[in-house]
Amino acid sequence: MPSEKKQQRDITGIKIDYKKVLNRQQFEAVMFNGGAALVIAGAGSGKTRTLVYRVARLVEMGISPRSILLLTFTRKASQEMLARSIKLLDERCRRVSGGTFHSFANSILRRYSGELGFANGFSIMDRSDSESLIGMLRKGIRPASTRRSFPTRRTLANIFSKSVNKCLPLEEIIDRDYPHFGPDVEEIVTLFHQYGRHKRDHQFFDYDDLLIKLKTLLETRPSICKRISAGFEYIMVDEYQDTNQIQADILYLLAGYHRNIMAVGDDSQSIYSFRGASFENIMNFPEMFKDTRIIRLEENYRSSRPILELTNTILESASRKYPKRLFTRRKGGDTPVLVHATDENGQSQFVIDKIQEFLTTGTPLNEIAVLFRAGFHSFDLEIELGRHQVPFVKYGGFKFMESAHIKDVLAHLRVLINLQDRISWYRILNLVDRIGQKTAQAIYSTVSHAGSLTGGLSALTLSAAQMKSLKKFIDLYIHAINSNQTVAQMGEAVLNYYLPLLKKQYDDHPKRTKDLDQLLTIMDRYDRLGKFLEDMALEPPTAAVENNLADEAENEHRLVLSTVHSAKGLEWQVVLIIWALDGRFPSLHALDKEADLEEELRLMYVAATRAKERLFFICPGHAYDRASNRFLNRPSRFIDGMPVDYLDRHFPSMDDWTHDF
DNA sequence: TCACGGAATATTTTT
DNA sequence: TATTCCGTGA
Repeated sequence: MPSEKKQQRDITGIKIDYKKVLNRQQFEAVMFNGGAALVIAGAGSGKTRTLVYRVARLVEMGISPRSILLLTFTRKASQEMLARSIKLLDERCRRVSGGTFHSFANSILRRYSGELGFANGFSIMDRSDSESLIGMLRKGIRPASTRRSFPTRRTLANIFSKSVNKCLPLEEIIDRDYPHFGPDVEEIVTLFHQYGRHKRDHQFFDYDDLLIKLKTLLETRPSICKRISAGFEYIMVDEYQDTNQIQADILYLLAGYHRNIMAVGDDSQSIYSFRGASFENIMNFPEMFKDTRIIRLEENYRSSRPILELTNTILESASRKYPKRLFTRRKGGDTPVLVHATDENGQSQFVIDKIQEFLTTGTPLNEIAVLFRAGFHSFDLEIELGRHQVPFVKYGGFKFMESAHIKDVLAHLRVLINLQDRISWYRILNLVDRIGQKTAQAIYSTVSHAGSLTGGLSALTLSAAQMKSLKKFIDLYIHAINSNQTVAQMGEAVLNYYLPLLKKQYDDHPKRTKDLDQLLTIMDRYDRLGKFLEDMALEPPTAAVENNLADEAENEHRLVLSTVHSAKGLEWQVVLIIWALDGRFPSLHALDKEADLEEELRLMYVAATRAKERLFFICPGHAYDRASNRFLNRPSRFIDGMPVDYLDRHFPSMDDWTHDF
């Protein structure tokens, strides 16, 4: 190996003793020098740690931090990794280029926007913006005539996004995943075109556009591609199993110049295929880059031996994967348990009893997590937790950014940046008394035509009552646009206007007001409104609605409730997986298709591998599913029939009669 | 055309 | 739980 010598030379004067703190495979990955490498990192195998050390190592070798690119799937992940490498080495690591694919795409596209023909820049639409726009267009296509169910805007957004991310025509997506909408193909295609046209006309990019445009830029402009590619000497990608085809293409182009690329991931934890992520990516990586070195991290540092044995067994039934079997040096530990509860409420009771038991034996609340397949599976439990005064945070499900009051406030700010922002205008105007759909439409079209609010309004004949209702908003708008205010001041002005409306509309306004105060403190950190809105779309705060953001620090003493998706990468001493019922987990929607079922299996694997010491599956005895008119009464097929050596069974309601559980 | 209330509905969703 | 949908009356 020609690089051996180079390594030797570079290592002199180095302050971290990598060999001592890393295991052999981790060490190999960290020291890997040049070329393509694929690191298959099993659950709990120290993947993040390996990346952190590799960043430090490259910087220590004298590679310019800026030319190291670390792509992750969340901003939090990249911030965390960089923070850790700063701590490990020094401040130089702060300048490492890092971020999500989307934020990376955004910054490149802004840099080259002139050459790309959108000189005025662009606004980013988040998921709910896309859905609103699609919803608007949908009304135009099918005006209330519901002779047959037409896909909802949410479904449409899914279809569109899948088609884009998988680089497949709409027809094929519908045919394969939504055959019941077959008769609607024509309308769906028309809608897709309208959606695309509207985005173009109004200079909006949705998430998928960011990737598409970046890929197009790199593909069609070789000189730009070369310049960008030359700027990144080393590229690392985390969670590679959840990238999609476009992202793989982008990587290929980005790595074109130096060809130093390391992808890290675990095919067994690929759980985002419904979004177009293709776990084939990780299987194909060695074909994309010739002479890929494959490094496997198989020593598990997280889970007790019985938990690891169970999760290994769960995974055995997966059909296509890189062969691996995680091992641990740990000894002892408790066998995971499948608990048969009477019904949903029995399940909640069991969880609460268990939590209280753990609390009395000294396990802190924040070391316990309850995981579930879908956001609403925890509703009953949430009520019971409230009743028993157990504090909790919930991740997954409705997001802070998706709640109506946050979107309302942002809409008021967004029209200041982009007067053509139709979705935001409708939203704002609908809040005004005496103005509904029709009037909002009229106002929007004249305003966007005239290019100014006042100009547009003067061209309209509105009733005196309507004008009176609008007055306050017009004042706000003029005030905001004409004066030199800071971002936070604009936010305050909007709140002054909006809070009375909020109080009128929602009974729970105190909670919502608190959210909005949080939003203000976030705004305070920005000096450009455009940048603030951009970040809110690209890197929104993560916790679910009911938690307010500043509480992050207080979360230490809270139980975690989370969807399995949002629990990825995290770990707890005690994990309780509720609704381990066939038809809930795996979801009924996944039962017909092999590939979907396999993803459910991986999802169960991800859930179970979060546990360090104790693992419980809880299965309510029966549940009726209205949508399919089916009774569910068997434990999840992924664990049902598991030998008792691996999985204990308990029937708490019966145990109550006999002995203490 | 707008406002309101009650009913129905919900997979998962790092961007 | 939160939002959206739909029908009704003003």
